Amino acid sequence: MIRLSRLADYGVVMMSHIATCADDMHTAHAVARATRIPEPTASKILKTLARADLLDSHRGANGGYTLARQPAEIRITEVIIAVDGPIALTSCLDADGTDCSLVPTCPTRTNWQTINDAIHRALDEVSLADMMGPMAAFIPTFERRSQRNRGI
Amino acid sequence: MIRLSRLADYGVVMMSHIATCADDMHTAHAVARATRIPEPTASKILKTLARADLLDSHRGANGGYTLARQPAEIRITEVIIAVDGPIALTSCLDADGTDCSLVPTCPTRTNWQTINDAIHRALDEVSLADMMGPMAAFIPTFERRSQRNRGI
DNA sequence: CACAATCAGGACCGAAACGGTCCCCATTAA
DNA sequence: TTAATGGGGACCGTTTCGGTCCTGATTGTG
Repeated sequence: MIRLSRLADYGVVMMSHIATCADDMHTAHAVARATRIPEPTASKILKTLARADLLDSHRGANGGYTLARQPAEIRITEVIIAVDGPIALTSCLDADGTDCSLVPTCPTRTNWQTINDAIHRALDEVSLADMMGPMAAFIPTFERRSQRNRGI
Repeated sequence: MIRLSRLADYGVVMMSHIATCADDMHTAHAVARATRIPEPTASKILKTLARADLLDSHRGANGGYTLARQPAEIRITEVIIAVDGPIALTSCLDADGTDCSLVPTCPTRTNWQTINDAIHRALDEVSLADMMGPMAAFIPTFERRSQRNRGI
């Protein structure tokens, strides 16, 4: 149903990886190899994350990326928004509202904001640190994932 | 960021519309006209919703669709899943797990289930009846929508 | 100082998904 | 019998997404 783009997934994966060795410098090459994400793509996403102030970038030899904040201070939503952009939940107001302004019944149509708020509230509670929690708790999770029960 | 397909949006819109005159019979043609959704597309989605037992379909002359349950008994998630399918939040296990099984580090990679659960919990609280709530409460919502603050 | 390692920022491209249309069949009321 | 209707696909063009590549800009190192 609701879907996260693969790039956003990659973003979270890489952020998680960097967070496990916070304080260390991570080159795009190293992160790509560790996460098995194709290097050009990984590099592209890392740049995006740096532009969003979620990573600090260091140029030159011995350069690389470091976390801009502590893992607990980085919300998953920030990562996702950085990569995918704050794209609307519905397509109703995608570009410039032309769709909606043509449809005076639009405000009556749906109350997507209710849903937006609900999801936003839920996601705001998840930090990068939460994504690296103790493995033990994740084993049943992993089994469920293997059965592809991953729709929201 | 997280995005709902336009078809799923349409689905909710049409379900909401039908719910406002529950008990009435609604033809695909009428629903399409009322919601301004292109008729073939509307028809296609209605069929899908009927197959998912969210609508009852009645063939023949004077046929149409009716709500299968009361609006309060229909969760938004059901509508979305019916239209878009229970597609995974992440692309990690899309097809047959090939991606993930190749990556033994996968369970460590991320804890998407946490997010899945959070969103699922949030969405389960929203019923079709909630989407048709009193307009007054929605006016600020609408204004915000007009400013395109609709990302989650 | 020259060089090599990195990141920065686009341009570009192919494939897949998405939204949309159309067609023909089955069903049923008038 | 006929005219509404839904049922179920097949099909197709566009857009978006994921991915690659190239050309700088920056900076540590020998």
